[in-house]
Amino acid sequence: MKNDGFFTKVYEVTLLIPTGRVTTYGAIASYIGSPGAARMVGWALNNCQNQDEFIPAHRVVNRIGMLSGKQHFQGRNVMQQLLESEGISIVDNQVQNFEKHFWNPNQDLV
DNA sequence: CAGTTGACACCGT
DNA sequence: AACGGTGCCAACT
Repeated sequence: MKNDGFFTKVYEVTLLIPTGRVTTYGAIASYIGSPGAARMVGWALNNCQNQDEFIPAHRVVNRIGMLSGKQHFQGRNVMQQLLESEGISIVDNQVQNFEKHFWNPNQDLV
């Protein structure tokens, strides 16, 4: 798995996100050991579509809980549909009760 | 090898 | 408080 390195880490964490929960790019970046590389996370998720495995990238949003990456999904509101399907309310491309649904990867370590 | 990119985050105005 | 510009790190071309 070191072949992909950073990318794989992002995928791993993204896959670890519990259903009905969401996280931020910065949280993932910090978890993998590169705080500030939030932009990298976005790029990894962008390539995630190239991965054979499905990555729940819809559970990853920016720090304000906005579906910034929604545009990159195949469909228009696919990202929102998936989140709503998991019990998360989305309004204006923003996650309602974001803090409530927020899941910190570091918290899983404890 | 060097430059540019990228689904962000933070600081300054 | 809201908006804009800059900074980060790693991968891609």
